[in-house]
Amino acid sequence: MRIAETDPSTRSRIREAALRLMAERGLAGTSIRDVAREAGVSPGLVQHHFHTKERLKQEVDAWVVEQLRGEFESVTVSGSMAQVSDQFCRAVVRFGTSCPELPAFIARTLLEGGAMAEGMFDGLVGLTRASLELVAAEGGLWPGTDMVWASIQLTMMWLGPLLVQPLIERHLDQPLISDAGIERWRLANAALVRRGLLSPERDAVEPG
Amino acid sequence: MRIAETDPSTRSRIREAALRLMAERGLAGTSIRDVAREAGVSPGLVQHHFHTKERLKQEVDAWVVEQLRGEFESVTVSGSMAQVSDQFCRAVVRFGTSCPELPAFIARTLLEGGAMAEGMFDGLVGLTRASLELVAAEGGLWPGTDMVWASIQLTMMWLGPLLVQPLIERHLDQPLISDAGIERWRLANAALVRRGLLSPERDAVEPG
DNA sequence: GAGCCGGCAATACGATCGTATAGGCTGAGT
DNA sequence: ACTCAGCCTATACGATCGTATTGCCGGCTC
Repeated sequence: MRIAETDPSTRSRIREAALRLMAERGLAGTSIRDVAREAGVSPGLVQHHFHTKERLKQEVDAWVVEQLRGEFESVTVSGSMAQVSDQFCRAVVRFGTSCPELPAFIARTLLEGGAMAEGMFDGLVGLTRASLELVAAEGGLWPGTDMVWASIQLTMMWLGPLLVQPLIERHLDQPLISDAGIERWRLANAALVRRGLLSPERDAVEPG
Repeated sequence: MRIAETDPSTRSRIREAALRLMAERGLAGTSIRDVAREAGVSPGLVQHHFHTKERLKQEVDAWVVEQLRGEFESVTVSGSMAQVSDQFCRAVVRFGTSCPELPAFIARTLLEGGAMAEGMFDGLVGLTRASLELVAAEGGLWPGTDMVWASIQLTMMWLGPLLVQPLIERHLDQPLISDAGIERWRLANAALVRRGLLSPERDAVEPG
């Protein structure tokens, strides 16, 4: 599912260049001439393949959604939460390594709002929600858990750091999207989900 | 610390209009003429007060940082984590209600990167880190806790939903930035920090 | 009351934007 | 061998961009 070399056509090169620049500078900050220069072609060719800037943006969006769907459709909501979390983990690392610009692009998409953002976000929340429902059915959740917020929390645990990846990596001694980086991330998330941050003694000492 | 009426000068109106549009469309998507129209003045006046678009952006940035500093300098890192969380809560609600466009603007700032983004993010992480250190000194944290990731998690618990506020509100039956919305948010965060999502029985049944 | 200064609008200019159009090159089909 | 479709470049046009310049107007000082 690598993006390079699988389709070396000029059209794909243009789309990839557009994705790269749009992730970095946003749609308004990316001109067709910029895309052409980045792809090493003439500006006219860009509009030969994608007639307007809007259509180019739509094709980039569609490609990103396809990547997202491809990586996360393998995440089956079954088994323990640890297993689901592990699948999520692998999906995230596949997703992030397939194209380094994807997290930034998605961050912009989510920020921009619109149907695509809602589809992405609701899809992720729905996935974690379904996973939580399974655990809840076996009595694995605390009674009285706010399922809506719990789903959001679980989603943001994975999505949040991805959105501000460069800022977070300044606090880590390794890339976030790497085997070691993801593992450390996963361990922290697992610890938080399993037992929170405060140790039980704290509860007794400080009920406030 | 309201933004309107405290300084009704034309210059401030222009700055507020710029903040609004830049939060919504980004810097590249906001022209000086747009700002002027939004503020109800002539484009020439915008560059009379702020000589260039870059300077205008800088002043908007500075104002936002000032608001951030003003709201969060009252958060003293002392007392229980619940108290700190409560202070955070109040700061967030003050911050979000003082100017509804601020979260989106900050989201763009963090996404864009740069010194301002790093200053903001590191400041927040540092604040939560200090709070965690205090709790840790009293033995309130689980042994072996990854302090770096715990700080990030705690920060993202409050920052994350703010960044994707419109997407999250679609799953809630109330505005996120409201007394009831914030309280529900705070309860979910408190529960997660205190005990995680999984109940202890789950631990025994499923150690994976 | 003359002079002046700062808030404000209007206009102009060069650059760059998105888009339209026309032309050149190449390879496959007949 | 000729044609023709498709990839690609080049050029052009109108709109809009950021910015510079000019001038109007009201309130201030001396």
